[in-house]
Amino acid sequence: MRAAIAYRNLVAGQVLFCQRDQALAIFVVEIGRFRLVRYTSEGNLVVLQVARAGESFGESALFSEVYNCDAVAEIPSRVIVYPKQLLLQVLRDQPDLVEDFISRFVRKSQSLKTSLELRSIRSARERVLQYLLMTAQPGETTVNFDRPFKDIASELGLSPEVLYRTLAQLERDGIITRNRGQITLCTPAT
Amino acid sequence: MRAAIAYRNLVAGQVLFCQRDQALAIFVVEIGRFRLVRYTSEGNLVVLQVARAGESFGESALFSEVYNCDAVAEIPSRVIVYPKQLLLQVLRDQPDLVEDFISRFVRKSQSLKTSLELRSIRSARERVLQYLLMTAQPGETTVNFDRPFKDIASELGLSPEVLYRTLAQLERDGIITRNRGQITLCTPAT
DNA sequence: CGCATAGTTGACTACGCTCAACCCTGGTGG
DNA sequence: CCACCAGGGTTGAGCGTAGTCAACTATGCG
Repeated sequence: MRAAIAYRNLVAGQVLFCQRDQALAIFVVEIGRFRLVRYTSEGNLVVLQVARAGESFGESALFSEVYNCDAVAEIPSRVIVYPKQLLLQVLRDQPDLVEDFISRFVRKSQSLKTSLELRSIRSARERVLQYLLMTAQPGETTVNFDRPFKDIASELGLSPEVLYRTLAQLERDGIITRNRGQITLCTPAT
Repeated sequence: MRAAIAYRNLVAGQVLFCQRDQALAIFVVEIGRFRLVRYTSEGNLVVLQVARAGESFGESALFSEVYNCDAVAEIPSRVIVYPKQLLLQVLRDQPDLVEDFISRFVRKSQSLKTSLELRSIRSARERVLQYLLMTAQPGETTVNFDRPFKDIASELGLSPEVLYRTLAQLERDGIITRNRGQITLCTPAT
């Protein structure tokens, strides 16, 4: 993966590519954070992936002429650009990289499956709890949010108001405690 | 992919593997149909994938010790079994197969993303319409269901009752017509 | 010192879920 | 050939809860 290194810098909110743009490259986040989203026919937005440093996105480009979602930098970011032809070439030439590449896919599929599982929990309370349990490091009981609740809400498929309310209720019930976007679970994991 | 062909036959409803089973192989559907599901903490079931003839599943096994969902045959089925070590070996030895293998992943990710997009449409009516538009072949306006509405409903994340009602309403409104599990859209695609 | 944006809460509405009853079909056995 | 049964399909009534709108506060940031 160390061939033809091209970079791109983006400011917060800047769009790297849009759905239906011609798909020429896939990307790896060097610094910053990207959100990959789609818009439903009703204008609702769906968060498909949040890519942090070291993670890749846009692989759908490999076998498609166009991207199938929007990629937007949530904060000032820099990506490494891998033109897709080149990437396919590298994979052919260096089979030892294939496994690593595939494992990226598997992990990303896992993450999509997890999102799907989360979304199928109706109850906001349970959904939020499950999300907290999942995002907390194993053994840890504290989750640190580096981005606004608003964004968390849309990732969870909840309206921000419902997320606030639910968090407030969980705190009232003594299930969690909050200070400055940091949430700690008070009950041992079920 | 033509090495060490082992088969397994299953009757309708039979379970091929369960979540947390040791992951030894990945599978390709030869004949029949499989449903890959998880159960949420509340006991709700989430359909992660429906694998038909020619499609593969269980790839999460490649880099994990255990499966992360249940695989169950919906109808009498036969799968080809690819032990995962062997598959990794083959990919190392025959780089020309890599591209095909990766493209499978990409397609499956697409499908997961599509499910996620569907789920984030609140309105049952719009969700069902979108589903019909998506599953209809391009240029076609007829969708043929080879399995009970009950299953479609769970794939859509709706209760069966709501699906029935919605379909009835769409028919009353002249948007679709139905006969024997075959649905045709009356409006030109938006 | 504003202005924009995130966070927070209240009240109301809408809609999907649940439960329950019922119909219809295909299959099975006497 | 009919009686029965099981499962999917279909519809009604009522409830719970997440969404929405609205108002307000808190927090940066120029």
